[in-house]
Amino acid sequence: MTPPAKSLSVAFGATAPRTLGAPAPVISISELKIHCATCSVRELCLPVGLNSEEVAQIDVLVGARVRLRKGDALYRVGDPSAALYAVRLGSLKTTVLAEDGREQVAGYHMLGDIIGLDGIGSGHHGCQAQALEDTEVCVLPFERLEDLARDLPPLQHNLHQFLSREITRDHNIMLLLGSMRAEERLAVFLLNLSDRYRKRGYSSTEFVLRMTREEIGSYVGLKLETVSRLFSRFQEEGLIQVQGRAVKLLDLTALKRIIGQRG
Amino acid sequence: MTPPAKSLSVAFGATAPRTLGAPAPVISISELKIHCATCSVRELCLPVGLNSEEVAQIDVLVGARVRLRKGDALYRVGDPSAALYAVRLGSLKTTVLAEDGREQVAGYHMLGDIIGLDGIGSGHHGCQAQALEDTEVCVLPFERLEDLARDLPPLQHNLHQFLSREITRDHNIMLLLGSMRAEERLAVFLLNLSDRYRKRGYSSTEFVLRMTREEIGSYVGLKLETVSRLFSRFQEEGLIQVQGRAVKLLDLTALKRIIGQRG
DNA sequence: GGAGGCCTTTGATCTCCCTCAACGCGGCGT
DNA sequence: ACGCCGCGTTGAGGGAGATCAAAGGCCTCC
Repeated sequence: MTPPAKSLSVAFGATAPRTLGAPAPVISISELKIHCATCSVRELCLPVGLNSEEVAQIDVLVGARVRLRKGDALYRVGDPSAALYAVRLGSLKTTVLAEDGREQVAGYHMLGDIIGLDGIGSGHHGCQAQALEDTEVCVLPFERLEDLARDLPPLQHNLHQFLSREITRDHNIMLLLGSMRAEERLAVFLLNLSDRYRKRGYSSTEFVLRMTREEIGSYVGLKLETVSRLFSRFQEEGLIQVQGRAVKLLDLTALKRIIGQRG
Repeated sequence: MTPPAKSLSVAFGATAPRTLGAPAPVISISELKIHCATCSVRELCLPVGLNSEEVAQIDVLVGARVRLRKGDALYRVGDPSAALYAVRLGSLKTTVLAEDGREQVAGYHMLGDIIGLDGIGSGHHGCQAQALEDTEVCVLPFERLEDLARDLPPLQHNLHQFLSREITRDHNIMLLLGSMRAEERLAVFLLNLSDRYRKRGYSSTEFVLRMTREEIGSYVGLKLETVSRLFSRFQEEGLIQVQGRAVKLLDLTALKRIIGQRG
């Protein structure tokens, strides 16, 4: 079991310890003059495809930005949910909790990703979001987002796309968890990361993992030892090169070939 | 592997064989004078909480209703996606396909459920929906639904709720697939069905499964033999009574106790 | 009503991954 | 600088569930 997450602390703000169920503190850091129009990930994020006038309206809506340090929780299970969050910098994991405390990583989120989509339905978060490194997110108050979406059809459509894509993504993880062998799971995991880094303009073959072996294992339904062993084996076979969290994918074709092999 | 699904056939209409990728035929059966206002599941479905005037507007939007016979596919992977579907009668399964043909059941859907939510993002379906028995669904053309949602905030909110709840549901399945033992999985499956039947006014302790052991197994990440063995064991232990697909839950408390037990 | 096919059950064996264990590394705080 | 703790690696052994196999039941379709 992982130790309880450190309390959320906000840039320039005092660090206040958080208890489970307390709403996430939201501190405006408008001094930084961050705007969607100049944001490096606007083409991946909610404003994708919108014209500058429309983007400006989203900008007004983004009331605050929150900074998290490694380990900080953006929200926890049961927290009231009133906003979506766009990842501006860094990365997070979302985890679902079983009644007995078991933790399942439900997703890893990086630049431009929108998180908090699961909280809209019930009004409170069904999972926990925690920073894997120093991270910054934009807060999108959901009610105001709904209001704006009624005026801006392209925004409405983007919102639906993000929700829908999250469902598709989850279905693919279910396929992975339900019917893939260990080596397939890890290959899918690596290729998925590779693809997402590529889309963001980073190297698709060389990156640093932001999560532990245990967290990877939780995500793909394996134990940490199995993940470690597989990394070693992939390396022996010349598929990848691993040194701790630094990973280099040496043979993408071979990795892709692993997926869908039965025996 | 399961044989290819039989072709979709529509009430009163000629049966046309369908090939993969062909759009789902949609035939208006307005002769039946079915309306949301008088629909038995309107309190579970998209119109939940709306006033009669608003419901009437949704009614206009529902252009067609489709009947499916057991085994018929409502849509398949890759089909263009232009609508959501509300289950009016019967039940369906949705399945995700791996590249090598492996099939993973992603969900079972009954009265009042909305399906097709995964297709909005990409414009084509990422999974296949197939009737488990004679089934009828309402077709909700998505563009018109988006238009109407802009005029009716409550509808907009309901739509978001359905999308969000699907995400929460998927997260819970990921938790199940990623970290639960076989007996836990089956207990969760049975209790989940029980709950959904109860919400729909049916018995929560006595029902007939609409799917095979293999389909159950696919959903919860087990082989059909394991599912069968567990049913037998649950019966021996007095938790349930099974006879083929007829199931009676005898001890809900004990079933719930199984969940979250480590050893 | 009979035949065939699909579904289900149950047994025997196997295997992949988990569990337990030990050790080494590296970063962080004192 | 040292010690500590979290993280990662590797080995040995075990077990939960998969796989292989066979037989019986039930439903559907001639």
